[in-house]
Amino acid sequence: MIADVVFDLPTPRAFSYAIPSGMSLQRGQRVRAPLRRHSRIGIVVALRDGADAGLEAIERVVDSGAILSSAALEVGSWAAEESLSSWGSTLMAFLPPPARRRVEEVAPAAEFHPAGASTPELWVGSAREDHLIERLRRSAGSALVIAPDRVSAARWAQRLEALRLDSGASEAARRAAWFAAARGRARIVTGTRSALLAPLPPPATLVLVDEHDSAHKPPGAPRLHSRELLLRRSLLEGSRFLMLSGTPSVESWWRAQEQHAIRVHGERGPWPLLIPADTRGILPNHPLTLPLTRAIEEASRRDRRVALIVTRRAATLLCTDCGAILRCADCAVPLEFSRARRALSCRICGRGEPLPDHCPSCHGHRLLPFGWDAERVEAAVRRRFPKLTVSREDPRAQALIGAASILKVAAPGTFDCVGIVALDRLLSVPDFRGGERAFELLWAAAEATSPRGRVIVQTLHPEHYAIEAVKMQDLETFYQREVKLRAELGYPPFRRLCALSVTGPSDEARNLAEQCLEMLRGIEGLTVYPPAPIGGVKNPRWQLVVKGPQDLPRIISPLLAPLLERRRRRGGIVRVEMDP
DNA sequence: AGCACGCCGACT
DNA sequence: GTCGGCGTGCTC
Repeated sequence: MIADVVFDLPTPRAFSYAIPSGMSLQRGQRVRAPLRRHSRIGIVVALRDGADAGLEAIERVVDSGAILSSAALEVGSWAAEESLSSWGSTLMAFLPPPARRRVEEVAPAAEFHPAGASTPELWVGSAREDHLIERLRRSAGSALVIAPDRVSAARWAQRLEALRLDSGASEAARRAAWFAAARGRARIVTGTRSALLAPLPPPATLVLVDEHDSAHKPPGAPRLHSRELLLRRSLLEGSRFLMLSGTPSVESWWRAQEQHAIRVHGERGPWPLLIPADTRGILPNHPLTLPLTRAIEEASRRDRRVALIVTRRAATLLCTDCGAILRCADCAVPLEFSRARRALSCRICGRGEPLPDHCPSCHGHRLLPFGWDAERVEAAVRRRFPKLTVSREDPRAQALIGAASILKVAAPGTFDCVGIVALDRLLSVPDFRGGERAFELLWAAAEATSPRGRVIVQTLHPEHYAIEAVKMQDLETFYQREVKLRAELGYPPFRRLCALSVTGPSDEARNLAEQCLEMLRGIEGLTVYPPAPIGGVKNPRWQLVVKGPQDLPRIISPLLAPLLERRRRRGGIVRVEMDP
């Protein structure tokens, strides 16, 4: 007998080994095997008859049985193709850490009943989470709940009395949860991305909570959205797939709508007043428009809490003589200005500079801070409301100032007033998800606001459809507009995007990027945008964006294979990111 | 990914 | 002559 094994290597190949007599192996089992005279952990992907003359032998097993089912192996293979990565690396990224000494006792991973596959459902509405808990409590089947981050996974584990598979739990606990799930001894397990292939006895329910959360597709391998992977898994193993979100991604909404699979849980409840406030002529001088100032006054008079959401990371310095923004000499991005630290620093290369006393381009002396970051908003609010307790850290402060993440940890209805200091930062970013992100932020703001309170949105586009839809508490309106726009402009879900980036010494990297362009140009169905330099001096890259049909990875993979394989050729390495 | 092999420039 | 840089190719 011969065992084919894949490793965490950037090669598409599997390696064949002889199986020592007396050792019995399963597909999906972890083993140690010699590779280049070193012992490495790999996964058995095939067992076959054949002469094993001249082959090295498997050293030992890591777990006593299969840790991945055939469906999970197949999902891994698909995910590898989809993200132009290797089978082995993809699988290894989704496994619990191996036990250091003893062989872990494992019951064989359950196999599947593809007949049970049903249409994936998208659950929206304020009662979606309660409904999920109720559903899982009543059902007898197994369930896997995937949350965007560890904090959220821990919360779900508690709510569902489930075992945790994420890295917030100890390694031993993660392994125990994995194997308990495989044996059917833990009916419900929760985790983050690393738990996506956890074995479950059928009939299983796969759940993705906060479907819209960008943490479901973090940077780095495996470059694939958890949603896509779970969908594939549910089809292959015949399990039910549920996605939950208050504000789903446009892609998921569209797909679910096409399949009549949107479920609204909960009535439209009382909703705070949403008031757009036009910032024209105000924002350069002050972060608070009149409506927002009034709302803060009103809330503080009633001793209620206020949150101010800032969308800008940092302010910069502006020369009021020539209108130029001070930029990093190497990276060309605006320098970040901090009054507290009395310094400028570059976000890309980290280089710090003392405050200059004149403009480098026109030598003017009138340099002013520009852009409302949390530091400047805090100072302005203190100045305007000296009696208010104002803070960027303390959640109990009367006025809490920070990024959108402060809404995520707040219970519904926490604030009497939420102010969005400058929504347009999201809308004007050259990113087709701008509308979606603005909608998501405003909806979260409304949910964190007491139904008797108000959300003040400061913007130059008070009539924007995202604002209108949140005001009316109407998901449908927003998604209809957004889907239409995406279709017209050829963005997801109607076409797929791919970003290629080439790192290396700039001339040669540029050449390589041009080669990629040549390789893809003129291919039926592809739109290729020419390479552009990004990343400044610290991390310089040439990036090109490709638009294409749904099978884009399978179109470009063979074309780019030579460039991707000879990765260390002088001139840099090519990296591919699907669905950036 | 790591690691060995091999082909060219600088050197005791 | 050799030492060692890195570009190239292979790993059962």
